Amino acid sequence: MSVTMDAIVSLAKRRGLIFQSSEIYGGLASTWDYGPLGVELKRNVKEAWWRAMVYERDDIEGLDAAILMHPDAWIASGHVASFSDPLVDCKGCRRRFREDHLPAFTGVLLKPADEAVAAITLILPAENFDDAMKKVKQTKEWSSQPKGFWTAEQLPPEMVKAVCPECGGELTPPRAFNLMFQTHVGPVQDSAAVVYLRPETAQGIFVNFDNVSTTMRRKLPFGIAQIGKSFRNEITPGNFIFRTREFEQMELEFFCKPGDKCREGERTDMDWWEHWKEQRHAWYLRYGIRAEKLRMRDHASDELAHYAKGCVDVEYEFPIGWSELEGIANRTNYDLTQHMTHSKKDLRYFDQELNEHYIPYVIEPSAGADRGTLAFLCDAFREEAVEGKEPRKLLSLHYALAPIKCAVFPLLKNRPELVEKARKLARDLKPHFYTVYDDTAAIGKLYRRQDEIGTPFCVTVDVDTMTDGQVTLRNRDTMTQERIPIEKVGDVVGGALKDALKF
RNA sequence: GCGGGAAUAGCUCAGCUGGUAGAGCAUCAGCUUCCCAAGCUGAGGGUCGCGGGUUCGAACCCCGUUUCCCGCUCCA
Repeated sequence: MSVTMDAIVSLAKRRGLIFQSSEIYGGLASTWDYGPLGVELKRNVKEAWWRAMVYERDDIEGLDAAILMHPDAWIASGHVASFSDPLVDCKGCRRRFREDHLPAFTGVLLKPADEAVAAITLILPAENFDDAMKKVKQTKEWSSQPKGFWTAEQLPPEMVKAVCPECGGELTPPRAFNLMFQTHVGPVQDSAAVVYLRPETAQGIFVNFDNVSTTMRRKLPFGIAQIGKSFRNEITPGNFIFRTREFEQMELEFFCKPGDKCREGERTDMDWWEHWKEQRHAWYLRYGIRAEKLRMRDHASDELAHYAKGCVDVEYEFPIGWSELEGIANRTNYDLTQHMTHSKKDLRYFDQELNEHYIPYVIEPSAGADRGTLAFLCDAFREEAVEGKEPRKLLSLHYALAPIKCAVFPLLKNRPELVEKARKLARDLKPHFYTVYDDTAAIGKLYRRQDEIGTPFCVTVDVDTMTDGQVTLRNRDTMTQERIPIEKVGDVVGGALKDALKF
C-alpha cells in the first residue's frame, strides 16, 4: 500500500519527469536531469515558494546572487574551515569517524619480532582501557610478538597511530574531505585563482544585506529571498534526488531586531523564529502535503551550531523514512558579524528609534527545492483499485504544482470536425495556462494518461459539441464530468486554478 | 571512501547445468469506438551497463570498471 521510492523513480522516468544525468554515458553519480514534466513540477514548486515569500508579503525582497563568490566569503562564513572533515575508517569493523572526534587515548605498542617490519602501534581509549586491552590480547599480533607498553605521550609522535574506539582495529590515515567544489577563475590554474562553487545560497544574501537594505529603503524587520543552485561534494549522496551533489535551495534570510533591543510587546528574534516555523509548516500543508506526513523536529542543544539559538527541521515521511525538507534556524548575528570582520565593512543597522547601531539577528528558513519537489511527488502519488482492471494511477498534485493544467481531446479522432474543434480549443487555452492536445488513444486511456501526470482538468469535444456548443469537463480527483459551453472553458478552468491559490 | 545487493526493450520482468533473446504493459500506424487503461491488424525498438579474459561458442563463468539500491557518515 505504501509508496516505494522505486515506484516513484520508475514513474519519473516513464512519464518524463526525471532522468539520470548523462545516462547514455553510463550516468554520473548523484546527478539527475529534470525532463519536460519534471521541469514544470519543480518550477511550480519554486514559483509557489517565491509567491508565498516575495509576492504575498510586504517585508521580503528577492535576490539572485552569483554562484561564484570571492573566496574570502567562504573563509568568513566558516565553510573553508568546517567543510573540510578529516575522516578515518576502521579497517576492522568498517566504522567511520571524524579524526577530531576520537576520544583521548592511552597507548599500547606491539613491537614486531622482525625489526625490518614497522612497529605496530595501537592506541586505546583511556576510558574503557581494560575492555579494549582484552580485545587486543586476543589478536594474532599480540600472541605472536614481543610486547611493549606505553602511553601515547611516551611514544614518538610518528609511531602513534589511533585505533578504532569501538573494536581496537587499525584506522586508515586521516583523509580530508573538502565538501566544497573548487574551480579556477581565469585560464591559469594556480592556487591564487581558486574559487568555490557555493555550498549554500545564504552567503550571497549576507554579502548583499547592505545593498538591498539601502537601495530598497528597508527598515527592520525584513527578509531577502533567493532560489538557486548549490554544490556539495557529499561523501554519500543517494536516495534519488533527495541528496545530490548539485542541488537547488530556496533560502530566506529574515533580518530582525535582537531580543534585547526590543521594546515591550515588540517581536523579538525568537518571536520571528516561531513565526517562520508556523509559516513554513503551513506552506507545505497549503500545497497539499498531508499533515500526518509532516512533522517539526527540534534540534537538541548538542546538535546546534555554536552560534545558533535554535533550529527546527521540517521533516516529511518519505518512502525512505522521515527526512529533512527544510531547516529553520535562528542564526543570531553570527553571519553578518563574520562578514563585517573579514570584509572590514560596516554592516551594522542604524536604528533611528533607538538612535544606535547594532547588528541584526537573522532567522533562516532554508528549504531544498529538489527535496520539496520529491515530497510533493511522493505525497501526490495514488493507486486506486478498479474492479477487474488495472489500478488507476494518479498524481493528486495541488493545481498550482501540476505540470500540465488542462488537456483537450476529441472523443473520436476519425471525425475531422471534432479534431479541428478540439485543436482550436487547446490553442485558445494555451496563452492562459499550460494546455496540451492529445488524440492518439481511446478516451479512457487519454484520461488515465493525464491522471498519471497529475493534470487536473480534461476537456472532451464530442459530436453534440457541434450542435449544442458544449464540452465535457472532467476532474482528475473526482472523475466527475460536467457539460459547459466551450467558450466558458477558459474561465471555468482558469477560475478553479486561481481559487486553488486562496488560503 | 568501505561493506553488501543489483544492472536484459521506454517500464516491470523471464531466460534451466554456457548453444546465439522473450513476455506483459507502453509507443507508433491503420481500422473501429458517443466518455474512463475496449477490440482487430500491423510496425518499430535490445551489440543483455561498459571493457577485458576463459571457451568451438558467453546475457549466463572469471577480472576490472561505471551506475543504482541498502548500511556507515554528512546535510537543504
